Amino acid sequence: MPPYDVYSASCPTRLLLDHIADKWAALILWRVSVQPIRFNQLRREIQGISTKVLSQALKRLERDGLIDRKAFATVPMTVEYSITPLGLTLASKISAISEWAESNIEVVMAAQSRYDSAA
Amino acid sequence: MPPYDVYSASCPTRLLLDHIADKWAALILWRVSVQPIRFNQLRREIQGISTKVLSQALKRLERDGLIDRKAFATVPMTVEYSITPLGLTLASKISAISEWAESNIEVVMAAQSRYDSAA
DNA sequence: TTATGTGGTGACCTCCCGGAAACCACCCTG
DNA sequence: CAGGGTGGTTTCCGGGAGGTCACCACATAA
Repeated sequence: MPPYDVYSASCPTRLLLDHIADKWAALILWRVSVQPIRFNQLRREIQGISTKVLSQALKRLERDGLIDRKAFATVPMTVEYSITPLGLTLASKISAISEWAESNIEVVMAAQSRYDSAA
Repeated sequence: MPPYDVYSASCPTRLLLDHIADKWAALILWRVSVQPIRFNQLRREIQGISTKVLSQALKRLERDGLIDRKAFATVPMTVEYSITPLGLTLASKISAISEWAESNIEVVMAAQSRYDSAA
């Protein structure tokens, strides 16, 4: 087996890290891992994301095998996104980052104030 | 206590998530959490990062209270970066993402091939 | 006397991310 | 029939992120 190393610029893991160590990917994976969800519902829940960016992010996550996309020929057509078994193994880890942010934001903001006033 | 929510665009946690759910932040925090390290050594280990981007990222992580910067008046001057107790609680979670990438890259690449050939 | 190492900063330029809006297809409602 | 709403994709264009290069001050090495 080849020695995969995210610290090497040319290693494919670096590109993958760029996909998953990402604000939008974190929010999407977390939400989708809870329950399958449709495009515009997801868009409404992830406040501030544009349709284009959401569409691109979903496509990338689908390509990486982390989420499933099912299109139904209803009118208007509906598309449902769900987590894959592979995606689920990542979702638990990536959602821990968001949860950490929510738990520690006050400590971080205090640190920022200290840093800014020191300057 | 206010209800912090990363899914709200205006919540400060969203900004924090943008700082930490980041390729470079992940690589830096992981490496710095192992052992204190100097600027140029870090730059050499994280292949492909430029001095400018590394400098910016380090400053942001320091401002957020995740890493410590200690400058020594040696000649030439040396600067050492180390992990803070707060940063350590995040480093374990964020390094799990990089490790996941290294462990699952082959499955992901297989998924990508399948996706691309389907098109 | 050059070259190297150290930790950056600033200027310049380029490229790509992402926001806004158009667009498509179709149903419902007035 | 005309207009509005919904779900999802795609085009267009400006701004900001990020790469490259130069530079600083100084000591040691070649």
